[in-house]
Amino acid sequence: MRYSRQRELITEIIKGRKDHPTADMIYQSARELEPNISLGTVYRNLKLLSDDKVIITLETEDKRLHYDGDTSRHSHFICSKCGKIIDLFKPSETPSEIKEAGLFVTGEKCVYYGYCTDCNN
Amino acid sequence: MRYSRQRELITEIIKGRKDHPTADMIYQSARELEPNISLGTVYRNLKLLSDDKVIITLETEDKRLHYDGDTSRHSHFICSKCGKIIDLFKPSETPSEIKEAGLFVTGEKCVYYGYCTDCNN
DNA sequence: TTCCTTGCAAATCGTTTGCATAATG
DNA sequence: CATTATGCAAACGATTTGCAAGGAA
Repeated sequence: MRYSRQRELITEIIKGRKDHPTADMIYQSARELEPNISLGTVYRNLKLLSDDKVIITLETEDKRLHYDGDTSRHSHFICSKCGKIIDLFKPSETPSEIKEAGLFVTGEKCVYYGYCTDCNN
Repeated sequence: MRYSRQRELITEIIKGRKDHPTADMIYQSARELEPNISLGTVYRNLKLLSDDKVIITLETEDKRLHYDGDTSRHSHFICSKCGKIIDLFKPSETPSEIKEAGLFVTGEKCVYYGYCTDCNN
């Protein structure tokens, strides 16, 4: 893969934040440093980066892909009211049923839904 | 909610199968008994049914919503090659971190990715 | 020079929605 | 009769893609 200033910027943006931005949020952020960057380029690079497992995607109920620069094994909690995504760094163990069934696991995406402390009042 | 033949049919279809069909698959199936049913009606009712928690939605990497008539607590395994979705009826327990953080959980969606026994050869 | 990457805009595709008509209670 | 649900088709919104021009190796 050839170097590109845009891809490097996009990678830095995702790796540098702890929220879980959508493509458009990353695009907005990228435009601050690279005003001519296009949304297509952002999407193209996000695809490349997630294919290469440099970043992770999160499919949520809001119908937009969220991106996560942290590729370590962890789960997520999503507030159904404010949409905030909270990292859970102590994920539960993989169901024993999986190896019992002879399935080969390459990854997992556990999302818990509910209300965060701010919204549960 | 008023009765409709179409909604009843859609509910029966989802409850009657053990795979995790997309809206279009349900539409194709529904047309066999109700040839004039429209895709819009299928989508409208799927939304109603999932809002009422009569069925469950599964957001997957294939960018289409999958529907599940089984609303009991369970997880899923998705084969990255053939796309098959396998139910895991012994889900792992909710991370302790959640209650420690004071979060209020209403639901969970745990998806494991990998290769099924057919595709791992 | 080769060919990967970009910006731009048009296209794609799953899903939603407006509207006139049909069906339910 | 009052309203909700439908079929149809158009609209939507997130994401993808074709293409000509720019940049990396």
